Amino acid sequence: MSNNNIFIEKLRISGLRPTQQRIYLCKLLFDRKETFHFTIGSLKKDLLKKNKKISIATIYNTVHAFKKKGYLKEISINTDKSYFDTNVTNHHHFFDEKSEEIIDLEDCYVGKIKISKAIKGKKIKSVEVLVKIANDN
Amino acid sequence: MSNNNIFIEKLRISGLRPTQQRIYLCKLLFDRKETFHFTIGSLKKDLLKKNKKISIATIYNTVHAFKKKGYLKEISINTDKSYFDTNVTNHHHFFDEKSEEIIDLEDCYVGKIKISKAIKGKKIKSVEVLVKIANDN
DNA sequence: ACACTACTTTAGAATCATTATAAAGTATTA
DNA sequence: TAATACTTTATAATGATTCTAAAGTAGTGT
Repeated sequence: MSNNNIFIEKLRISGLRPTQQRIYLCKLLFDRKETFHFTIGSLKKDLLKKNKKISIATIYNTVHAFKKKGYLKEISINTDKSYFDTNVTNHHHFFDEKSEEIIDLEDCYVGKIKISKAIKGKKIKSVEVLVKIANDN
Repeated sequence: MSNNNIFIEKLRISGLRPTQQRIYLCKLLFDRKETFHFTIGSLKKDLLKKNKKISIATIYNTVHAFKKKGYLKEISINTDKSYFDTNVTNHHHFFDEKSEEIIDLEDCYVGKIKISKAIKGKKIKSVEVLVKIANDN
């Protein structure tokens, strides 16, 4: 309960009304020791497991709202569905295409990347590294 | 016509029967000075423009077959549709999310990347860099 | 050339993630 | 408490991709 106030405040500050659904999703996503990766589908399952009914449209709306506010990141992987990350710090990912497994690759484990090509009229927003991995055998 | 034989041979060597549809797609995709990026949708449009009818299922099948044989690469970007690249050399990409514009970023313009973290039981298959860009204003 | 077999193509249906719609519900403000 | 603007919701719609199973075609051996 006490945690709720933190999320309510955070939502309000972000210009998002602290609805019951958003507060619940905040707790589910951010009230954890470790960050994690999820899809809309896996979120839906988590909610089901907790007997919590939030409409699919609201789940999409909320996740996109949180992303826009910078509380979530979408991972740049081309799979059939979108993956989101509650770790919003600068970091990269390992990805096993076969199992669709995603593992964080902290920035400190990747040497500094220098892009020595510019696109005129464009500025660089981010540099993301995706390391594809496979079973070692 | 003379070009066809090259593609026919290439297809045969790859274990793909040189059907009329595959030969046509080979010409469309590979008989060019410059490599390029495409989606299934853009391919379909190109075919339409040339009054060439190939069923959507065949387009998908063929593109996936070519990808499996290593003649095409799929680009790791999470958009609503899949992007393919006829440039199968090691390289990276610039990506403008707003316009969905993709620009090649040759390997030589990216400093050597050193990944100093390993995942047990897994080996690295590739290291891809995605540089997100936006209009400079 | 002919026929047999295996591989391909095809139209159309099915699937799946995601987005749109528009009506009912809820938070905020005065 | 009423008015307003924002949210949620069920459901329909969309769009990319995959599946299906029937018809067509290439390769092989005769």
